[in-house]
Amino acid sequence: MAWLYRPRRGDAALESTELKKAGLKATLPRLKILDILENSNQRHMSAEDVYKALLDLGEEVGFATVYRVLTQFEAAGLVIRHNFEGGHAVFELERGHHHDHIVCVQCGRVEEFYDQIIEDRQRAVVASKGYEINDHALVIYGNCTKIDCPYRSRG
Amino acid sequence: MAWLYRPRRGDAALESTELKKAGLKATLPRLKILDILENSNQRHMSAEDVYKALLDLGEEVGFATVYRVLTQFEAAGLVIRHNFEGGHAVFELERGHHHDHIVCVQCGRVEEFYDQIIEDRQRAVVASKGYEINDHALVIYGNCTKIDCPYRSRG
DNA sequence: AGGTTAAATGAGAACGATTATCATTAGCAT
DNA sequence: ATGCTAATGATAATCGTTCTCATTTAACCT
Repeated sequence: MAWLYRPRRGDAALESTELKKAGLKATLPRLKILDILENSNQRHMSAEDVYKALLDLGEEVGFATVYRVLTQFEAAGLVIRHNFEGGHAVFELERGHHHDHIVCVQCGRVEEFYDQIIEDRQRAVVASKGYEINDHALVIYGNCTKIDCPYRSRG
Repeated sequence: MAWLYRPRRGDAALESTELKKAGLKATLPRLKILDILENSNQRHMSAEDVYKALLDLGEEVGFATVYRVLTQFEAAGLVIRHNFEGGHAVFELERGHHHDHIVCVQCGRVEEFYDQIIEDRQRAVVASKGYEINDHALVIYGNCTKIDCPYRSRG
């Protein structure tokens, strides 16, 4: 999966504070991973994406650590984990704006959307079934028609 | 995961025809698996669920075959595969009635629903993003409040 | 700054779900 | 019945992810 990571002067102090607030020690792997999540132009990154970004920065961080840190970030509310169709989880920085996702089941492309009518009905349906709504609540699966989707010629 | 399979006089001839129509030889594993999917009181079965049902019927069918057959059934349009949160895929007989799903992210419980307003908005959103809608399009994740959900006491 | 301690890391083993390999078996058209 | 091809079963391999445990490090206290 191609992606681009553009290093930027990291707000090391800010990020350190952000980690402390979350109750996490400001270790090098955690600072780097937070920095990558904040500066990547990919909104949804898999553990492997993050790992590769670390390699590209010349950081020697183990795969296990990447998973651990991402899981901790999730527990701390810094990121949201999505298990979209396709086997591997992707992580997204929690930015406070609720939105839902549409995922291409063929190429994995993800887009975000917000629709107030769906939000309202969604809440009604969930309540009527005896469920409590989840923050990352709704996923629509479809086939994208992007020119570079490898499976475009379907249905 | 508890489940119950109640054997019923299988419509062997019907099922055989059904397979032939799908372009699949009417082999014993395929007939049995189709029978299980049609007669289980679980609408969404994992490969393991199906495998266990076969064992309970006294059939010696390998795990690999279960996966292969389910994948073929999916390709043939006989079943729909869902990759809900939680790691393992579940399969549902294609019954022709479109519906969406709400999944408890804690215990994995699945319910089906249909809401015309959501259907309409969904179509509009998907089209506006340049996607083509998928049959099994929409999943809402939440926390169920069922008494037997092992994680019920969650904010 | 230096020492202490509990927490975090890294390497690799382990894991669970799924897929691939390949020799053997079984549908099904003749 | 026979033969051809596809399907099966046992098992190894793979993939994403988590666990284990010996080593390192951040944070706190002088």
